[in-house]
Amino acid sequence: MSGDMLTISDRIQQKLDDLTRAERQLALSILENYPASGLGPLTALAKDADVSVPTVARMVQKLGYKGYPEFQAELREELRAKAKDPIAKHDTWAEAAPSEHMLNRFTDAVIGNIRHTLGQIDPAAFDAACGLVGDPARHLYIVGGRITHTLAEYLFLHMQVIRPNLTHVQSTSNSWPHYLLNAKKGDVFIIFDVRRYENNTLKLAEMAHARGAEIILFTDQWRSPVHQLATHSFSSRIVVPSAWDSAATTMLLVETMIGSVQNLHWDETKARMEELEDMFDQTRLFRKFT
Amino acid sequence: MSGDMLTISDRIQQKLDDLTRAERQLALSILENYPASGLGPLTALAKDADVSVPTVARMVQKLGYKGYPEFQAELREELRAKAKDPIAKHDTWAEAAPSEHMLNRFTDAVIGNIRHTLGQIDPAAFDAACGLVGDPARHLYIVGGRITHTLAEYLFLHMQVIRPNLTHVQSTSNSWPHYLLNAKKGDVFIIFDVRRYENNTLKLAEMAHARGAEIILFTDQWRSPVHQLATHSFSSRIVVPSAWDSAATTMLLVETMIGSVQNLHWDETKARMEELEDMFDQTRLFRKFT
DNA sequence: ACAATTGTGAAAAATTTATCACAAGTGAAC
DNA sequence: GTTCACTTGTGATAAATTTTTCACAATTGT
Repeated sequence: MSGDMLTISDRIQQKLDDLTRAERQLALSILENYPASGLGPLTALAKDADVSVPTVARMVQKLGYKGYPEFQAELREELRAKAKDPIAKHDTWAEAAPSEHMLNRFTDAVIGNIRHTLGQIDPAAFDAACGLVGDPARHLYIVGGRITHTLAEYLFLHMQVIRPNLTHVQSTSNSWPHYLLNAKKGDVFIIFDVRRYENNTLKLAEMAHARGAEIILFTDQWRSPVHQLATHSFSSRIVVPSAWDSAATTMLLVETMIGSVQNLHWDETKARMEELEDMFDQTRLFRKFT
Repeated sequence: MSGDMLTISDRIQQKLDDLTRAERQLALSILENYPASGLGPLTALAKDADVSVPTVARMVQKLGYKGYPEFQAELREELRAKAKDPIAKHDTWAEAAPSEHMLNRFTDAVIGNIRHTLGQIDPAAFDAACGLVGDPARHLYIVGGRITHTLAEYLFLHMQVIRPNLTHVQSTSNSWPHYLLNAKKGDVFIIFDVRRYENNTLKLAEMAHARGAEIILFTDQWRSPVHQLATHSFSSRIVVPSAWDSAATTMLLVETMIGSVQNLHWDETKARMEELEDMFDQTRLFRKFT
């Protein structure tokens, strides 16, 4: 064998720390669609990664190759070896781990959940729900339970940037009745309720419903009793090889909703985002881009 | 796309009959270890197939390409495409919606993120990290930032059931220095930090590191500066068609970790879970299973 | 303000590709 | 056995492309 067991991908990741900003950007670009981009001409790679030609030349040498052609040669060798290798099992996600490894079993389950969930979703209902959520004239209440309040808050944090006039309610807190005092007809409640379904959440939903509010429910495949009150319900499959349920699929739906709603009033959202950025800059809460 | 669906491999096999002896010999050599050999220089390919250089040049044109570089470019494109969607392509996810619908675009992106992320994860590091997290002798601190504290809390809520001796710290709060007073050598910090990377989080990590604690970092593909202090880092790809990033992949990793750690001491975990169930029953917080 | 990083534009060096003319080889037909 | 049409390799060369390197300016973080 000409080389060691390390793939170039491994080697790049190992060296990632020793690389400078532009070089890292280049490295990630190589990994992004590996190994195709590294097999083209140097200039194309540079343009692809949005770095200059010398940067590529410099990094390749930093990685220990005499020049770009040598680097490419090893990439090809690797590709050749991989194709030859009978263990080209493409059904595992973490290729370095056996398929029985938790990483692969879990990922399998989650992908399956996503497939199943998306297959059953009604796009029209989803769009309608996004329309409700994006309407700034309606006050938006986001409600989560013991575990799901984390998802609720995730949604809340993003919605806060997209639109005004919203509240995060934790149904397990005993202060939620106060919020409902202000709820009025036409307001929107996004409610998260997965097993085990919470009594408080149901009561809250009933009162919201009684006041004429629209309810959008995120639940699991067995559907929280809240769904009878809901204008739109979205059920995720949540089974994983664990004693607990998976929130990953629900998270996907939530993020999709964020993405959709943001598009409804993109101009305003953009303005709000920029304003937020400015404020962050002033508080120096975040690091400058390195 | 301008090109047809045929791979170069297909195209070669189709034309195999129209080719002359030397050309066929060349063609078979290309297919022999495909596509690696076609990606090297023309001369190498000629030598490999034991034909002359003009033969290669002639055949490439016979196949319909303007020249060898064009042939190579298509090979690379093919490789790129193949790496991109080993699983997708067949069906849209939300079948009732067009593939341009946000539901499908978003899901595509997240599935791609998962695949990419899992492909780069080191299972040994993951197992080692789970070992640290599952060790009840070490105090466990879970740290999140402005957005990521939701993930942190999700992890915290589950870990709370699995093991004692843990704390949820929000790095954006200004009370976190108090927690660090108690941190000692061997303790474990699980830190979430994705862009934009937060100064507070970095400071916290530095102090934890100075006290000899082990740091496990969940970050994005650009990697928070905290990773230099971390014992184990796990980077998720987080790009989605939205103005924000996706936490879904990180969520998957977190849940997998929960699943793995729970297995390490399943007996105790089970006992704790049952105890928790009892307490919930007494508080009548949840609905009885219907 | 300083040091390190990075891009620019350009030019030189190296490699690769494309062609050419011609000789050698092949096999089928007569 | 000879001829003929066709294929292939050789060696050389021109053209094109790619790689490498340079000095210097712009940028960035400290």
